[in-house]
Amino acid sequence: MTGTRAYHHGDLRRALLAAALEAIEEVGPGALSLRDLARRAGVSHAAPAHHFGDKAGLLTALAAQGFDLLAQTLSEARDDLLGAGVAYVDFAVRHRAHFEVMFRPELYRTDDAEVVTAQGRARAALRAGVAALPTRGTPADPDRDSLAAWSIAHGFATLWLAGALPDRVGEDPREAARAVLRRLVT
Amino acid sequence: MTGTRAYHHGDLRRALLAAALEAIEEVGPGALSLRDLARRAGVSHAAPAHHFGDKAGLLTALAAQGFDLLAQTLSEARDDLLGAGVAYVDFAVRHRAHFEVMFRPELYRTDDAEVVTAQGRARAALRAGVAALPTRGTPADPDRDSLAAWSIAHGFATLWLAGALPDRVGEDPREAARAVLRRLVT
DNA sequence: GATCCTATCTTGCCATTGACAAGATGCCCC
DNA sequence: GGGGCATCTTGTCAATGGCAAGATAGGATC
Repeated sequence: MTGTRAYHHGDLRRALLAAALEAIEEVGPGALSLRDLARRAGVSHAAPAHHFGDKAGLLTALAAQGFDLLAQTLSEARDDLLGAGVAYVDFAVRHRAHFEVMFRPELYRTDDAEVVTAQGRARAALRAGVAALPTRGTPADPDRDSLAAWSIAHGFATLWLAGALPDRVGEDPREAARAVLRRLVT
Repeated sequence: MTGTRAYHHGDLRRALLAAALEAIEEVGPGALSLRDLARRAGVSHAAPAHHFGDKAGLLTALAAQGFDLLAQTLSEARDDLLGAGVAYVDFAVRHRAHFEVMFRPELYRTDDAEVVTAQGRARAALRAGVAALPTRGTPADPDRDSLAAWSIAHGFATLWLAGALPDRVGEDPREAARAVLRRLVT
């Protein structure tokens, strides 16, 4: 049941997804090898195909999982721009593998049903989180506002993950993100 | 000289880089195949190795080229946040292949000398472009300001390229970017 | 003008990978 | 206890990246 079973592995699908997350953290989603995952799980090289069809199938499952996780994370965050933005960046750093797959549509099937619904959940949570920026002068436009908030959080997260930011931003992504996001909210 | 010559191709290095840009626009940098490039250029499958060593070598050359191009683009843009930001997004869309390689450090050698100097140029142009945001109340912090500007432009560009933005943002990346960036500058 | 010399490109090869086909294994349910 | 089915294995193929060894050309040197 819970254990690591023999021949009929018992939980191979979950084991492969977990192994995939590990592998992606090490080499990135592009260099992911199904055969390597099979080795990590101790099964034959063709076993993954049964559960996911092909590599895109596996990454599709990961993407759906990732969007669900993001939706959950955002809905638990503080209900303002700063809280949601920091939570977004934190998610990207802590769930790097998921995040990197989610925003690389060429790697998976974006029209997959589970992906689409999970994406919808994440999108809704995002909009609820950033609510509305305090607007000055210009008439409020919630669409533009949430787009701006999403952009700055996503950009910071992406640059952080790419290692493109100067050392001076420090070691703590949450703290650094808060300082940057504050520029939008002040 | 200019033409497409036989055996000793004459301009193979350049031809391969051009072919790589084409191929990356079609299938992304991850699915790039050296053998496919060789076929496009009409040479044998091992010819690229002579000029670039390996795949990472070719992508390193592309990354350096990309950072130089970005530096040039930014230095020609209007000298405020809106102008620089729009130019940044426009660069990402028009030079998608370069842009996608530049911010995927696992694909190339980030410690390459040409890459490092080109990166420096781009960084300087970026800082000059965003200059300083108008600050209200809080004491000015140019580092944080330019980081915020970079983040929002980079985030918007990345989301645009990933096709993650809702249809409602429209077809023109420059116009859409301007609307979003204005939230930071207003 | 002949000869070397080196950058450039080719041919041949090997290990790895993704994908597919066919077969083996074990569990569940009647 | 026997059929049926999901699960996993073995075997194979084409494509790829990378390496080694060789062929070719174009210029430099004498």
